[in-house]
Amino acid sequence: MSNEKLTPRSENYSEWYNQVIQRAEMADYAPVRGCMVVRPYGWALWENIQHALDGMFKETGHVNAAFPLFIPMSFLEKEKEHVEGFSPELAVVTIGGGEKLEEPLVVRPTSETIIGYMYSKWIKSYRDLPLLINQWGNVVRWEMRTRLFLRTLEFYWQEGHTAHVSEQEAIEETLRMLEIYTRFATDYAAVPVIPGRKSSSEKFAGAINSYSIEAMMGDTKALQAGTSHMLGQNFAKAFDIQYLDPNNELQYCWTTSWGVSTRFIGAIIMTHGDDQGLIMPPKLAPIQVVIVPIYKNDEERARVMPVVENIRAELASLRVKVDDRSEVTPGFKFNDWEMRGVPLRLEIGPKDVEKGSVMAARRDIPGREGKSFLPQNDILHAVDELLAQIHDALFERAKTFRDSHIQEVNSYEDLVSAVEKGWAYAWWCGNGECEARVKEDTKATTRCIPMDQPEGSGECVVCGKPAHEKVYFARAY
RNA sequence: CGGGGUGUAGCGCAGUUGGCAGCGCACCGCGUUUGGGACGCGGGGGUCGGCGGUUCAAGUCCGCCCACCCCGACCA
Repeated sequence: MSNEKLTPRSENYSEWYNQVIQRAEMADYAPVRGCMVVRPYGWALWENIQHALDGMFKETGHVNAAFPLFIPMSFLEKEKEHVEGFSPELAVVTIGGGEKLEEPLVVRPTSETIIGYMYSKWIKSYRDLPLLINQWGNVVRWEMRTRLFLRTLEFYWQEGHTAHVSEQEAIEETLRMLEIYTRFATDYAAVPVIPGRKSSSEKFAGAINSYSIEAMMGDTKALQAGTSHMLGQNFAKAFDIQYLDPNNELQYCWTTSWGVSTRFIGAIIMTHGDDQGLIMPPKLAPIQVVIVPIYKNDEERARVMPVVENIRAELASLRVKVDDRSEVTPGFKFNDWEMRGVPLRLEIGPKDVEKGSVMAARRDIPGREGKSFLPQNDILHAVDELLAQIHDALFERAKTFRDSHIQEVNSYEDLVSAVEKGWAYAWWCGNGECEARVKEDTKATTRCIPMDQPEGSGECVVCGKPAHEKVYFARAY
């Protein structure tokens, strides 16, 4: 519960972010540096995210399984880029049961290696392919600087790992999952994202190509909200994932991996939140509708509560909370649920009992403008309608904000100033040195080379050489 | 690992020249309140980050250590 006003976003965005998470009881700091406790309200949001994504994975033929937390150190070392990328951030177990281990065990930072090892045992024939497995779990990466949800030592995610007969199939899978992530962000979280390909310096350690969905946060910084990797035959060769093709010839598989983590919660917070607190996208909100009964005394309470219960029953298909606390005032409850981002609030008092109405207040439109009377008859239909409108309005608002903070630039000077205020969209030759120079000068990195590319070609915004792709540059979380 | 900062009740903080450890919020009880953050009265809650030193006496002075935060380096 909270009693004071939040730090406004414009004053100190990081402070606002930390406060809103703690006051809305999404998460708390754990006793170990960089670790967090996901509190029930935060976990409820994660469960809704899981449910939505999991449904889409199942629809596309994926199944869930669980692989071990511990990975033999030697596994990581089998793929050169992979070990180079991850070794600085590994947590390693060297003692078990009081005895020094013969081989150190890595706490998984991601599971390509151990899953690759298992796949090599399971895959014998082209008839075993494609193999489409997902796992929901936690991973550990020993990060230097951490932030709740965005970067913690331990985080929760899903990681899909697939094996295919051909490069073409693997590419299709990689892009299919990128598309699913895009749809999830748009249709469920109301977070507009740009799907695209990562530059080679930004790609996953061990991948041929990485793709991501990139979202703009309320301070205009970019956040990678999901990734999908085409791993080529790198892991297949490192772990001998081979099959016999119809001609009885031994072939290496083509593999992919893709993931979305609890970081996405950070994306939701920073995309929709305002100075009053969180704003939950209706489809993922742990509580979609909060009902606040209004009464002055027992007599009024006796008249109001049956109507409240009736409305609750009508809305049984939704996630509804009745806030019947007697120790706090309605005004306090309004602020309290606004902090937690409940998309729709219904107030039901003596006047509503008489008139057969309820007062509805939209979280996305503060104050009187967001309030309207709904008839008690057919309340479910009216509430569904409002929730759908809130979803659309949140998406549109975020998209308008994002688009108004992206600047198309043709000169290096414009690029430098653009990334101070938002994102820059520019031609890039693809050379890592140009990328590095931008990072050196501005801290902005290439976020992605969007799938949607304009016609024609241009000159690299950094070096002026011919460029055939446009890229987003931005400062990122 | 470098630079800076902070450690006193759950949270935010005050604590003078060394002299009984406090305030606000939160929490518990009772009563009055309740359509935009109510109020009164009464309560509970402390290894002052840790260890050592100086002193009749240390939250306060000295030394060492630890933790956390910010900036940097680093970063699927």
